[in-house]
Amino acid sequence: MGYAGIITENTNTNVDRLFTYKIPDDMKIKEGMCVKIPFGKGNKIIRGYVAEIYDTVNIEDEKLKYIVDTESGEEVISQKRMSLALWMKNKYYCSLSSCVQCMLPKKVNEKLDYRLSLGENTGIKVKGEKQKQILSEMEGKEFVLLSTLKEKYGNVSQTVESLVKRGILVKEDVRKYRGNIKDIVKKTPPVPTEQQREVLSVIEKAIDEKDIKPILIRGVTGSGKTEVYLRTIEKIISLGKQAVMLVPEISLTHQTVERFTSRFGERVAVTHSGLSSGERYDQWCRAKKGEIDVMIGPRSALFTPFENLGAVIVDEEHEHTYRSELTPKYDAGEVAEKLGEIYGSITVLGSATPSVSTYYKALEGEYKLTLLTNRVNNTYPDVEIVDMRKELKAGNFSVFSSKLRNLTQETLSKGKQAIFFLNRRGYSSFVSCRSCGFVLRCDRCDVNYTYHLKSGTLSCHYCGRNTAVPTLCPVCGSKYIKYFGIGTEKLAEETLKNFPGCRVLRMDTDTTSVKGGHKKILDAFAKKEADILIGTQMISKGLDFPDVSLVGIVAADMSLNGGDYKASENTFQLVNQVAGRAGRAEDKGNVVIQTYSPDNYSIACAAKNDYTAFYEQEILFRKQMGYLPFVNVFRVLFEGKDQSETIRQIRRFHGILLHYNKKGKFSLYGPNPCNIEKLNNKYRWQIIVKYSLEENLRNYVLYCLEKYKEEGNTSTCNISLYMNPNNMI
DNA sequence: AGCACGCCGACT
DNA sequence: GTCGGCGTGCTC
Repeated sequence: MGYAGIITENTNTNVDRLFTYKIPDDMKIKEGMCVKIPFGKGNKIIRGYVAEIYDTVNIEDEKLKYIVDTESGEEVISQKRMSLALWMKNKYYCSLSSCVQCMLPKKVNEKLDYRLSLGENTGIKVKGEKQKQILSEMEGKEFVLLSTLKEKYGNVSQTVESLVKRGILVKEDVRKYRGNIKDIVKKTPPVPTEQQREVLSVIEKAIDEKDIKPILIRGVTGSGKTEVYLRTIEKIISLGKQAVMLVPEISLTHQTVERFTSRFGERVAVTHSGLSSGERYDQWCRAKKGEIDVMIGPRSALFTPFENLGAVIVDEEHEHTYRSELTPKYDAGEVAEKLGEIYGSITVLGSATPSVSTYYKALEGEYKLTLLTNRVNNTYPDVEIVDMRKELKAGNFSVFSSKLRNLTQETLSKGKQAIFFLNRRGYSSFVSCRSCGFVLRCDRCDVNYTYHLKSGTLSCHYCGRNTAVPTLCPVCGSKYIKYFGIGTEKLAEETLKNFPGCRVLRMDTDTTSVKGGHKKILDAFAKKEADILIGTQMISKGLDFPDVSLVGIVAADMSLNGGDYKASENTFQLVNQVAGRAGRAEDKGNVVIQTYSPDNYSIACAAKNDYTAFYEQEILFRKQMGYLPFVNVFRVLFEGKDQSETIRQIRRFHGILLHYNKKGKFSLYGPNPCNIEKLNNKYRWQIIVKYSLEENLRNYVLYCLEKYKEEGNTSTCNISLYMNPNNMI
C-alpha cells in the first residue's frame, strides 16, 4: 500500500499543510495529480493535489482515509512546478493551495457559445415565424450570440441550424473566434545593429554556458530591445526549448503581438485579461501538449506549463504590475529567477529606466549588465522644464504655464495633436506652499507628509508623527499654503475653457471602466477625432501616435509627493516615459514639464534623459534613509471591525515583536493607524519592521506571528503581510 | 473556513 | 426532559 501527501484545495491557512491519504491498491497515483479526497468531520469531498508519495508513514492507520478518485489520469502539475509552489509558499507566506492554484487555469465549466452573423444567402425568403424573429434580431448588428437568442425565444437551436444549413446564417465558435491569432504575415527580420549584436552575444554565451545569472538590458526607448528579445527566443526555440515573454498588460498592443507572430507564426500564444477562462484553459493545454513555444502575457504567463523552459524575458522590468497584489503576492522577476534555478532557464530583464534595486544588483555583479544606448531612429524631443513658482509670481494662477499655453495653441493651429499628462495616484494629496514650492515633510523619515482627512492633520505614515497644518509656510512665511490636488477631470474642463473649440478626450480609470473603453478612446485619438488627450499613467507607455507633437506634463511633482520612498523613482520613470510619447515621427516634438520643484533631481534627470545621474543620486538617498536595496521594509497590517479591539490586538502583537527583538536588531515603527484608517468599515493599523536581510526579517515576523496566534484570540482581526510594499494605503 | 462536539438557558 | 445558543477545537 502507498501513501500520498496531499495539498488540499480551497482550505484555510490553518490547514495549510500536507495531509496523508491512503492510495487504494487499484489506483495509479503520481505526484502532481489532482485527486478527490474526503476531508474533515463531514467527509466532504474536496479536490487535492498530490505533492509527495511515501511507502510508509508513521501515523496510526485508522486516522488515515482513502483517496476516492482521480480527476484525470495525468499529472496536472509537474514536480518542478510543485517545487516552485513550495518555494512560493515560503517566500510569499501564502497557502500552498493558492500557489498551486495560480499555476493552473481556472476550471472550465462555462458553456460554449456561438456567434451568429448573416451569411451569403440572405436574400432567400423564410417561411416560419420563428425564423423571421431570429432574422429580425440580426438587423443592424454585426453578430448575435446564440445564448442571447435562447434567452429571448427559448431553445431555438433547431431553427438556427436550419438557417445555417441554407447559408442564411453563419455560426462560429466564440472561443475560436477570440483566441485565434489571425493573419500571420511573415516578415524579414531587420539586421541587428552593432550594439544589439553585443547584447545578443552576452545572452547567447549565457545560454551556451548554462549560466543562469539574470541579464539586465538597460536600453533607451527605441533602441531595439524587442529585436534582442526576438532573437533570444529564436535561439531558445532552435535548442528545442520554450520561452515566456512577460509584458505589462497595458503595452500588450496589437503591434507587439504582431511582431512576435510575424516571427514565430502559430507557435506563439498570447494571454491577457480579456480572455475568457475557456480560452485561457485552451492555451494552457496547448502549451502542455507542446503545441506552442512562446507565451506572451502579463505576470501570470510565468505559469505556462512549459516543461523545457529555456528563457523568461521581463520587458519593462521596473513596472509595478509585475508584483501581484493578490495572494500569492509574488514578484514576477523573482519567480523568473527561481524558474531559472529550477529549469536552468535564463532570465532577461529589460527597461529604459530599471528599478533602482535591479540596477544596484547589476552594478554589484549579481546580474549581468548590458546597454543599448543608441536610438534606432535618432530623435529625442526638445524638453523644457517650467518653474510654476515663477508663473505664480507673474500672476498666472492657471494650470497652464504660458509656455504650455503657447505651444498648445501652435500645435492646434498646425492641426497636430497634444497629450496632457496628469498623474493622480493615491488617495491623499500633499501640502505645499504655492509661493516657494516648499513641501511639508517629516524630517525623521524624509518622507512627505500626507494630509489626514479624518483628523485634519499632517501625518507621516512611516513613523506615525502627526502635526497640525501650519497656517503660514515655515520657510517663506507666505500664507499660500494649499492642498495640491487637481485631477484629470478638472484639467479637461480647464482645457476646454482655455482652448475654445478644441476636442478633448480623457483617459483614466473613470473613463475606461467600461469594457473596451480603453481601446475606444485610443482609436478615436488615433483617428484624430480629438486634438488633446488627457490622461493618467495609463497614457504614459506604449502609445505611439505619429501626429502627437506636444506632450504637457501638467504637474510633474504629483507623484513626487505621494509620501512614498519610491516617489523619486516613480517620478523619474513616469516623466521619462511620458516625454517619450512626443516626436515619434519625423517631427522632433516638444515636451513641457510643469513643476514646483524644477531642481529636483528626478525631474531634472528625466528631462535630460539621464538615467545614470538619477541613479547615483537616488542610491545615496536610499542608503542614507535605510530603504531598498539596503534595507527591507515589512508591513504588518491589522484590520478589524472594532477600533479599540484592533488597537488592542496590534499592541499585543507589538509586545511579542519587542520581546523577540531584545538586541534591537530589527527596527520597529508603530503601531500606527494607516493612511486611510477606516476602509470598508474596517479599522486599519500597521507596524513597519525594517531589516537588511529579507529572509531574516520574514522569519522574525512570521515567528512572532505564530507566537501571537498561539497566545490568544486572533479571530477579531484580519492580518495582512507585505514585503517591500508598493504602497501603504 | 466548515463542521461537530459540548455545556448552559427557555420551552413542550 | 429536550431543543438550540454559539464558544472551542480539529481537519490525514
